Amino acid sequence: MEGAPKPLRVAIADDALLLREGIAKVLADGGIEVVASVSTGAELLEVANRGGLDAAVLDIRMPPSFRDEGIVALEQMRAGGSKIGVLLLSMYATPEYALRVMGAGSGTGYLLKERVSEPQTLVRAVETVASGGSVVDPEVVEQLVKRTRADDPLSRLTERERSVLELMAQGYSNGGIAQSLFLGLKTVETHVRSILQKLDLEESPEHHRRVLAVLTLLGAR
Amino acid sequence: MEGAPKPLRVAIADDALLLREGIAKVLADGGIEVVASVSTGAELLEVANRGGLDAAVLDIRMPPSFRDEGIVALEQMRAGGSKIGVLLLSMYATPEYALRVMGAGSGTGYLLKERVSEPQTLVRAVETVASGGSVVDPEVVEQLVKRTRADDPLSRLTERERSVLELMAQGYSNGGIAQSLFLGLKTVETHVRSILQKLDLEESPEHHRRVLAVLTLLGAR
DNA sequence: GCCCAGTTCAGGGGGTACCCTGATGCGTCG
DNA sequence: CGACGCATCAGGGTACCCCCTGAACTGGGC
Repeated sequence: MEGAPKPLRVAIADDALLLREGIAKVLADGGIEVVASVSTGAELLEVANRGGLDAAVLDIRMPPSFRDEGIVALEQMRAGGSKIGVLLLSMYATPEYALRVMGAGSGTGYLLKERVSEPQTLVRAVETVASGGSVVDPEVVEQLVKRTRADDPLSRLTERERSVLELMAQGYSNGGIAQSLFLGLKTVETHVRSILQKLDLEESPEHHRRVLAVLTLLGAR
Repeated sequence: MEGAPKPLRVAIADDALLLREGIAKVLADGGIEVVASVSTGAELLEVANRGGLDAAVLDIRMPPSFRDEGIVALEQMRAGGSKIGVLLLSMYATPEYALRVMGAGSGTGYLLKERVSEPQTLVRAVETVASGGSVVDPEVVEQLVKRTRADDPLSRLTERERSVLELMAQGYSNGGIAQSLFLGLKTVETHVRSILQKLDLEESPEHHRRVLAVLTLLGAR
């Protein structure tokens, strides 16, 4: 395909040694030069500040926070004016994170580790972000599309209904909700009925199902 | 350290290309010969049946089940009389899986991927299982110890009560549980009351609390 | 044999969730 | 102003959950 006169220069950041090595191997085989391999976002920032990089591949979960360290590093790089390609790797399709990554502008990508079954998947993603393009895992896109639709029933709830739902999800009984919101029991029942009508639509064999449904609904957000 | 007259011959099984490559690299650097690298448990069994292996390193989550495929492969190998070392890799400290792995006898190991921050961690683990030893991630051990203590209230439940609890956690109503287990409603109620007494002890203002408690209890497992 | 734990049920009572109809006041929009 | 949505409650009803007492049968251990 290419004679590759100028191989891309890429840095890797991942706290898991096994993945660092794996990424390095796949990129190297794909004609990409791995110039650095570190285990934290802070170290990556140092490397990036020295310049000479075309792109960076980094895990989202890294020390010390083990939450969104990778995205934080991305945002700091962008804040510092760096425009190199940044490919975020994650274990799961987390729409919130994907949106944050996309919000950082072009030249960024969000890819699921498990999605990388072919070397070219990763190599091409790196090449894409390095040239200013965007990469989003198809599964994440699907989740996002589903999300905007699934958000519909929730946005159909009124202000009051949402506050009631919130307390429901926290395990409050109708009576407890009534006390918390200074309402009559019957009023809460009315709201609950309205909420269930708007969210459930069908089937409601057991009571527990309701709680479960609400919990999974809120838990998935 | 070693002149390594006879390098260990190892096979790798992991559906994630990046990890396969990473494991291979680390093992190779550690003086271990990687003779096969496959992506499913079934493929690993084929390789193992051909013989000549000292050990196998495999992910627990693999196609097609994406659940305990790695452990299934281990159990099938043991059932077939194979005694080679088997090192299971997992993302999380799941005591259930760890116990299943340990139950397969010596020469097995359960290691967290993220725990591998040093190459020697993985290399030594492979050498240990290849020589018939056992490896268990320290974090998993900690979980197990905590479990046996936390298991107290759960282990105090009788067989029947546990089966009822399981259905409770799945959202079944008392009536549904009665139908599922071919019991009378009153019998189920008796079991439920017994379960709640043993687990709750105190406080039970609202019904939802119960479900939540059970869910978090089982969800934390 | 007796006792105990486990499993299986019954009767009765209190409480909560859920559903339906209906009513009142309060803003908004055409 | 009238229609509409929203929030606020009431009354009446069904179903289910939970608790208590009590009882019958079983199997194992002393």
